[in-house]
Amino acid sequence: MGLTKTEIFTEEQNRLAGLLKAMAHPARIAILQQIIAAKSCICGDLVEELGLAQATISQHLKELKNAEIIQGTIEGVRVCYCINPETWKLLEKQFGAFMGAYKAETNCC
Amino acid sequence: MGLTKTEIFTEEQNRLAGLLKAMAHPARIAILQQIIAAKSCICGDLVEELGLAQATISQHLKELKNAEIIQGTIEGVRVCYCINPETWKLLEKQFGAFMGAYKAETNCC
DNA sequence: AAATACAATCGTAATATTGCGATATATATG
DNA sequence: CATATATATCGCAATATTACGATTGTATTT
Repeated sequence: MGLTKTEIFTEEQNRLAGLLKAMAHPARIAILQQIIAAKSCICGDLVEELGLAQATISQHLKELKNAEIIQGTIEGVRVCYCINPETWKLLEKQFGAFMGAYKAETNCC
Repeated sequence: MGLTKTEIFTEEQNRLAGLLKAMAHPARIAILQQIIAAKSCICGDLVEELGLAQATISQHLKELKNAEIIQGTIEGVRVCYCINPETWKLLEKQFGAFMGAYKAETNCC
């Protein structure tokens, strides 16, 4: 095996899991923090900031882009990566609802 | 390779990534939802609810336990799994801070 | 003590992820 | 057009994840 059985879960469960998975790597957390912190946000800068090879950064950016967490627009030679506000909002909502469903009082053990 | 370079990231980035990773699977999302929804929360029930083998569920539970997202207490023959309130609180805080750092107005592209 | 019930672990196969060097591609600039 | 700069993609090796049957462990019943 080694293949997630997506068909037995709901669309929402799969989508939320996918978004979390895209963020579930320290390099991608760091990349997102850099993008948020910087006004301009370029791949090259990230390579200098983080201690990873250019190919590796590019791959992480691709994954974030596939999950639609970020979006990139070509700006001359460079590419400007930014947060995708739609997805960000969706994630905040979905994850918030998920986390909020638990009330500490409910604990039985 | 194939080994995440945890040493080049901060403790917080690694911890948050680890917690998200533990949740970044539809089966584990579903398991957590079940645990939250149910008053009692037992592995056997999960096997019936989700369409996965007992060994698979047990493995997912182990991962959630390793990440300290859930905790299990032995209750006779069964094991009662519950949310770990400490970790849940930590995750809400850390992820909240991370997500909140982004303001939609900051977008440049 | 034997049988039963529930959950954990082992072993294994299939697939995915991580990281990087090398190479390709695309856009400026001289 | 040649060259420099920035990013993407390819190909590969190492490791991790997902899933499950089979087995083992552990507590409760009979």
